[in-house]
Amino acid sequence: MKITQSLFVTLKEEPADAEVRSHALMVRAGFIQQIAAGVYVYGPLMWRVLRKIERIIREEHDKAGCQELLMPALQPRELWEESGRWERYVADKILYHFTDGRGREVCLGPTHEEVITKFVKGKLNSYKQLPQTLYQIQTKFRDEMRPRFGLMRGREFIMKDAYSFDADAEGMASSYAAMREVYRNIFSRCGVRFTPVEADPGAIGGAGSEEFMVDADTGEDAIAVCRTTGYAANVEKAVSRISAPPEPEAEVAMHKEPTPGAKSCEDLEALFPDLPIERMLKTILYRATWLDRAQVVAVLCRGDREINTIKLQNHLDCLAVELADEKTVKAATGAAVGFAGPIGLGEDVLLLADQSVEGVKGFLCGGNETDMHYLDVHFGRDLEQPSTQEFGVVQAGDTTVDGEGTIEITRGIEVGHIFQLGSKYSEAMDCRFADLEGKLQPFQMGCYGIGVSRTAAAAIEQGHDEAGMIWPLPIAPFHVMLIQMRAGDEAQDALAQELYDSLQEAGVEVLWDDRKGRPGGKFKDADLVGLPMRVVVGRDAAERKVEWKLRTDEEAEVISADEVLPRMIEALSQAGI
RNA sequence: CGGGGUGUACCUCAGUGGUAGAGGGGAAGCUUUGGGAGCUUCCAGUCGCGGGUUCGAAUCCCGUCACCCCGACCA
Repeated sequence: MKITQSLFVTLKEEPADAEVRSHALMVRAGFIQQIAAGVYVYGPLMWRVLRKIERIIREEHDKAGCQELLMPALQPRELWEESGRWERYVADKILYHFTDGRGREVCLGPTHEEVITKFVKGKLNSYKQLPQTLYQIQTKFRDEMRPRFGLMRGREFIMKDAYSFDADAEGMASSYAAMREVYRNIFSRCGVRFTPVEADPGAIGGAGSEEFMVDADTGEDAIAVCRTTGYAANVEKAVSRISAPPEPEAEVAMHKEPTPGAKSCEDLEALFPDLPIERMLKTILYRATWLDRAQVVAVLCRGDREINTIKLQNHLDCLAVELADEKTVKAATGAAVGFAGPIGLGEDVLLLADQSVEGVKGFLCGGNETDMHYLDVHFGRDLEQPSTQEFGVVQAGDTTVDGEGTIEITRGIEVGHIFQLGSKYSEAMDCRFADLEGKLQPFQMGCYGIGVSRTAAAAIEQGHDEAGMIWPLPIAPFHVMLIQMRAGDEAQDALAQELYDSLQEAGVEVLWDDRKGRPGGKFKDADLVGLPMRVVVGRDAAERKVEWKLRTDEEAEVISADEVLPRMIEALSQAGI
């Protein structure tokens, strides 16, 4: 492609509202343009990247025996009533839904479990037809409360979603395992560094799930990893062993003391410098809501630990958990926020405890009275120890559950998520097949997603420098930038044309900067767009000499024009293209 | 949804009540040609929208919409 014949427009200035590099660079390089919050045009160069990612996805899925199809984005409410998800998705305000011209309620699909289940119902009738995995690549719609970071979190985005159907749990597990390999292959081929992690299945439901995280410090997700044991989990899901609390020097009777203004552990540490934070117990009040009711929940937790509300929500099996507001706290404790404790809580408050409180003796806790705390409290002696669960957030330095290693916290961008759904949707939607004995059984399903547009953004987040993007060869919009220093110079025109033709003929994708411009601008644009290879046809064109440089190289090398093609073929074959 | 911020040319922004501005960009020309060169001329705006105050509003007031950030939330 010649630049003079294409829509190639770059900006010198950074967009003011771009917070992350991938967003800023994509806007500057003309890859995307925002149309509304979280809604973008994918320009010609961006679309080439997306199509390459899609192609890798298709090849790997097809190789694994999956079949591509295309489902509608527009979906009727009734379908979502069948699975029971309409209420939850509407309550979460994530669903784009509206009433059409004839009064029918519809939504724009945020995901397609309902449609796929409806589709296979009556088509997959026998165990003999199983297993099957179907997939599509399609635009998804989610009314994110806060779209951000360019393509990282949009309200409309391109996703690959796949669904597997098996006769039993073992079959599902093996479909799932196969898909895990497909995912590893896809992200490896895309040329991004990634970490598969254990994950919380969230609203999709089901038993097991794993996320594929592109390693990036700017990622929205925190990951707990252990270099020794290989453990890797999203912190939403991660579990760990924590250090034992220090023992009190002497057993003292419980007593209440004034702690004016001390609402946080920090305040209390200042007030009681001799009391280690591990012997302070926080009592955090939440408001949990179900479809038909709400409940105030108090969770005890060691002072140096945090509560993971996802684990709490899963334990309570409720729709939402949010921090209790001031009014609720006052009603439950009779005190201002910051003085809640397990002793003398309101009758209707459900008291739970994180496992971090186990073995803590002689601790401090809120007095349920403004400006008062209890000290030297002992479970068993002063109050009964509530049953404990793991509700805590894993922290750097914790020990892995097997005791073999230490946990670090890193960050990543979630580009893929795979789930073992089980029969959640097939049961709800009465989607069954006949087994060996002719009995009707619900399918065991799995579902598997890849954020296609997000993967492109993540690749930039991982590959860029001051000057611009640095694309991995397999998903770069073009393989090589051919820069001609002076358009109109006879020798350069001829050599550039010759190289352009021969490379194209060999299947190398060339972007030829044939503009009548000054060299500086061309170099800047080449760096910004970040094609992996660069060839400069300049002053030595008459001697058939050109400059060769990889985007990641510091210095260019002068080589014969005849060496260009072999070098590129070599680079492409190394990248598996 | 709570808190904060911003809306002025295609882009980045300046402009505290008195004729609408700069830089980038685009067009034309001269000079220049290995890391965003210089000069000249030109193009480009219902100052987000609606109301109000005023002789006069981009500027002050009220409302509204959009976008951005923090938080909550999130396959």
